[in-house]
Amino acid sequence: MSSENISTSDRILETTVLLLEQQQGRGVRMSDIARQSGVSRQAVYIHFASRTELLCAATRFLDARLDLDERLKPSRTATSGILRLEQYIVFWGHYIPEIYGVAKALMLAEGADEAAAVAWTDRCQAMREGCRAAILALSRDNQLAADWSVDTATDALWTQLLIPNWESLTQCCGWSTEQYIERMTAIAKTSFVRKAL
Amino acid sequence: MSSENISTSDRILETTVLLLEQQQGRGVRMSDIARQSGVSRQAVYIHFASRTELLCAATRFLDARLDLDERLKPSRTATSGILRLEQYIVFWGHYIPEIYGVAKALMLAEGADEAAAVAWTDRCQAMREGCRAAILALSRDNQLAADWSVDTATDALWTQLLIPNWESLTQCCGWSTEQYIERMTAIAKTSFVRKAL
DNA sequence: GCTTATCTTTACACAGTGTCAATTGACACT
DNA sequence: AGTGTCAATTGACACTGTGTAAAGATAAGC
Repeated sequence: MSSENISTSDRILETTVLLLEQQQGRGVRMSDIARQSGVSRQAVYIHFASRTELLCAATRFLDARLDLDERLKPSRTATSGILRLEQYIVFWGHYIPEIYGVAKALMLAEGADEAAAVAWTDRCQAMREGCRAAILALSRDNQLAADWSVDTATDALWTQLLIPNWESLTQCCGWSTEQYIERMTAIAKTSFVRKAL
Repeated sequence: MSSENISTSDRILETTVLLLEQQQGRGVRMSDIARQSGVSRQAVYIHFASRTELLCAATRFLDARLDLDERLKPSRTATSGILRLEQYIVFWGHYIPEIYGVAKALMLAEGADEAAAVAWTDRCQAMREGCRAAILALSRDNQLAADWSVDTATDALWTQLLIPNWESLTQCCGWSTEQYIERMTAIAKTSFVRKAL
């Protein structure tokens, strides 16, 4: 794992992400990943102790490749609470489609593997921080609607933005990314932003 | 399957529901169900062709036992759109905890089995009808908020009421059933009911 | 007594994950 | 050249859980 052409473990991660994207996170086996990476199935286990660990590594790998931090800047540097909320939903709405395959695989693994469930929960908690920051900014501007506390509003916004909802709206209901962003923003703003008098 | 004490298949369904409730839909095997029902594992396959079919049958069984139709009456007979919406969320908020175990098992099976995915989708579509009826009633009262069509509002309300959201809010965020109902109603009303002038 | 239905026992096939041991090829250090 | 080691290969195998198949026991119905 040094300055080679490209390390085997990275190559495995590349293929993992690729296959997961292609198949929407469903039915990708260790042997598929190995074959597609041009290594033996056992070689995969040399680099990643289990399927779950590979999935987690793929998640981190993808976050890094998509430059998560960079993408969060518009929201983090927003000058008002409302803007911060809007920017966060814009970010997230564009981010989900890119991570969906990997995320879905992790969600599905939740059923079989306890460790996967924990990993997925962790991942979601990270997203929750973004929600909390947005609600907090709203609160600081004295713009948080009267019937919500910072905690409960964070709970609600966070849940609203969870992947199954995006899945339902875009896959089942046929909403486009833009429609998702626009309407989720509308719901969030009518619910959590204080009404003008 | 006649007028015995209690038919074996019903006994199997009873245990299935029981175990699924106890273990929140996780890690319940065919052999567990068989043992707990006092029959051999193979006997289960005599009555239900596959795990997925058993899960589906358990869902129908539970709906019948909980008297789904009776519970829906308050919403169906509501005199206004707003009331219908409120009553539907009250019904649903109390219903989910009772079906959660079985529902979760079906959701988890979605990963492994295509047939389970279809069955679960069907089940959710049934719930969608309730949402659509509420939104339609709102629309007839000329109370649907201006920025939503019947279709998009149905999409949004339906998604909002899907089980993963309930799971997130009650299991992760610690909301009580009453809080869930109250806050979901609040979000739905501020989003979908026309604002008074 | 014969048939039929229900359930039992035992055994096995299959998929997919994960483990283990022996081996090979390449590179590095001395 | 000799040694060590790292990366990967091959082949075999254990385990879990689902689903299948066959042969026999038990009881009820006619």
